[in-house]
Amino acid sequence: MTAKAATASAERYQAILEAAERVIAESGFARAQVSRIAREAGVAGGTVYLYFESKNDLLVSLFRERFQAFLAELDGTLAQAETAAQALAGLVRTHLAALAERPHMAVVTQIELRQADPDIRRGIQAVLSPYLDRIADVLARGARDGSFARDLDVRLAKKMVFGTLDQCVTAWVMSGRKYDLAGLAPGLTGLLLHGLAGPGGSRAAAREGRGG
Amino acid sequence: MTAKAATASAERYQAILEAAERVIAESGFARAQVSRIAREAGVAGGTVYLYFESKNDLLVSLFRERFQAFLAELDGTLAQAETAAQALAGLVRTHLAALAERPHMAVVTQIELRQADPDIRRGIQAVLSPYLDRIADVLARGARDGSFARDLDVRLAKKMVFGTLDQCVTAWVMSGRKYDLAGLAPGLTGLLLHGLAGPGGSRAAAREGRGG
Amino acid sequence: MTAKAATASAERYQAILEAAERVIAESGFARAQVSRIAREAGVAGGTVYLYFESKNDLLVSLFRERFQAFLAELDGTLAQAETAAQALAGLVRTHLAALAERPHMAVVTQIELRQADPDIRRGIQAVLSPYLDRIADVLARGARDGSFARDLDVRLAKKMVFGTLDQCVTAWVMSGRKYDLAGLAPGLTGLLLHGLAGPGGSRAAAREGRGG
Amino acid sequence: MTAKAATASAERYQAILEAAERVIAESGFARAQVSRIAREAGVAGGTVYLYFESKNDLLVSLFRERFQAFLAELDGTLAQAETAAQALAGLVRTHLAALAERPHMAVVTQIELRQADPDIRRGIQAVLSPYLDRIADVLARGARDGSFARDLDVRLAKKMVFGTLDQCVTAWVMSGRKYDLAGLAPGLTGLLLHGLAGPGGSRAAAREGRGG
DNA sequence: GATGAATGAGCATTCATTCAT
DNA sequence: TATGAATGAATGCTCATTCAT
Repeated sequence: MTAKAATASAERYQAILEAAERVIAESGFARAQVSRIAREAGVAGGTVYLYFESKNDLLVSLFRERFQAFLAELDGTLAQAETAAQALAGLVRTHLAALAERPHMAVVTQIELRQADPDIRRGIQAVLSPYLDRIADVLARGARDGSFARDLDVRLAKKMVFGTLDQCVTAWVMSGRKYDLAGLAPGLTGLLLHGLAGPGGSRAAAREGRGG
Repeated sequence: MTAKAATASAERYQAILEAAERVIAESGFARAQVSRIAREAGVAGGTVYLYFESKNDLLVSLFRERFQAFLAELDGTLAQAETAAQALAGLVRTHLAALAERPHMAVVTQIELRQADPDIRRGIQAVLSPYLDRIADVLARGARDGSFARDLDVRLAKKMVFGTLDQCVTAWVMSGRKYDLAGLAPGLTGLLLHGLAGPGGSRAAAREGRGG
Repeated sequence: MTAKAATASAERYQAILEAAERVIAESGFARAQVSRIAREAGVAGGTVYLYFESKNDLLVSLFRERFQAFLAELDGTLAQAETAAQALAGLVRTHLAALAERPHMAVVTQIELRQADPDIRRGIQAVLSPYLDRIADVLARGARDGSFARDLDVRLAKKMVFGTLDQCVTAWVMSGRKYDLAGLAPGLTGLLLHGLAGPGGSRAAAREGRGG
Repeated sequence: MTAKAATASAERYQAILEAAERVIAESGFARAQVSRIAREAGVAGGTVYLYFESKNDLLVSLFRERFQAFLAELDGTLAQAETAAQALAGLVRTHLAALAERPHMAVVTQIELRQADPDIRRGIQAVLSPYLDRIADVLARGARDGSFARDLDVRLAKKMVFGTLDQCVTAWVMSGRKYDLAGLAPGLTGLLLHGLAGPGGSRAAAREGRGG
């Protein structure tokens, strides 16, 4: 009985989350009515508030739940990587593939989650933080093992990696998802590794790079 | 008289924009009341609608106006650059400096402008587009003149450059602007040019870069 | 133009107040919808909030406005009284007559105003206070001029006078206003003046009165 | 087993009433949540509805229960009174003392019970009715035995007695219970007996009293 | 009897926008 | 042009009550 109840409860929780994902991706967070999310989840309006504190909490929870799956997947990928460069390649691949496979979440992540609401931003930040740490770990590891520059500024590089990936996904969503996002991974990995100057570097680039 | 009137009109326009910049940075776009913006600009509520179509238009116009100044500054910088690498360095420097000098606009740009409202996003996109074109121009030029890799994927690289800069500014705003944003420019330029592997590249990196 | 606008504004104010009086007496304060009050006043919902801060403020303002008229009437009556006893008689008469003539307000006053909401209670108290002061003035005057006992406990007597009047009105409202409230005035005045023992007093009463 | 069960049931009933008294006095009736009353009583939310029909019924039942004890006490007092005047003194004393000793109930009685809800008002009225009858009995007896005026208008006098007591308690509660309520009894009894004019009466008062 | 998860009705308030003056 | 009073749409959340277990 306890087990059954727990299961039913967990199922309701997931049902509400799934309904929220659908409705928010469709109408945007602001226009998404809690009552409609409830209806699509097959529960009464008030029931949503037995599982989530508020509409904001619903959005943050949705992100958290989905993100945990992504993080687990990412950790699997990273564990298999022998070098930091491989780890980076895997990270790029996983990031792009994850959102390419979940268009609804891509919309939510790239558009809806960028709310000005401090409440939401704080929630997002907390969820995102471990991911940024993973990136930093890969970079630090690469700086140590010689995959990357030994004097790599990890904090700066972390912003480049995440910013680049994020911008790629945003552009893809904004374009109406008209091309293959996951297909960008190899090119992107190379670009992040060698920069604009490319694998060989270039005299002009090197000169500028020293001075700034 | 016509001239005088035109001047008065232009002044009102600017006054409203300035009030909007202040109020939005303070309270956020959603909570910024048109009536308060009007009051701070010294005009009646209805008057705002003689100069702007809507509250959304006010936000987009603010962005456009401020952005035009930035674009003009950028063009000056780019004109002086002899090489694409120098142009890139100038671009990075100008981008970071512009927002570092205008904290209000930085908040508006990185936080408030990320509204889910399609109306706004379209406006932003239109204003931002020339900037992305400038970046692409620099990159294409660098690919031609040998500053950058000859086979550079300009569309991808454009996202890296913009995404990285954007992420740097966002992180800075979110941190409460506790460090020197403009000071990141040299390091960032180098990073964009040579990537994680650094000026010399590395065998491991090169290997991975080829495969991805 | 200013005059006209001021008039229109004052008329709207009164119209909303009158609609509120009607609707609240009919459905009770809690069930009275602001939207319905607005509709019955012939204005849009939001307009109510141009004239009143909140629904609570609407209730308190209604009481204040109506009460001011009553207070003015009362002051006229008191001015004509030669003795404190006459003043008391006038006060009783005016109190009962005022509510007998305004059944809607009687309902509002005796029932709806007794909200537990501290916000409202405070507002009521502030409005009622001058009336209680008037009663105290009459009593103090009577204690001086010999109309009443020279050692009258004014604070206690004030509660008796107001409490008695209030209870009479409440009972009348609760009874469905089936009898002539104003007609109770003479008997009530005598009762307040001479107490249960009546004009002559009585030995038993006197004995008890001394001991308590 | 039946006895035991009955006892357990009665205990639960009392526990819920006590929790209700506490919670309502603390937060007011409107804000008092049934779920919290249940929790404080150590039962599940639904259980409250096995003992009471509704939240309103809970309030009325609370009043009834507490009032019965008061009524029993009052009857004891009245039984000992030899004259109606003594009975009146006892009644005043008991009324004030009862509420002075039970601050929680005083708040509930003077503030929370004054709900506009007709449901509640009817319940209150029913419970209060026997008390008003007791007052009327005392007055009628006094009119017969010469303690009070022979031509006393009992219905009117009843309102004076109850209204005065009620107003005294309300003022005391509203003042934050800063003075000794029970101590008012002797003065109040005298006032009710002899009225504003005091034990001796006065010519001016007498004159006015006749005319009204 | 007891539980407590689920239900779903109900509504004040804000504020962008309009338009008569 | 400028005003600013008036408009009215739009919705998250609470909590008394129910009922399957």
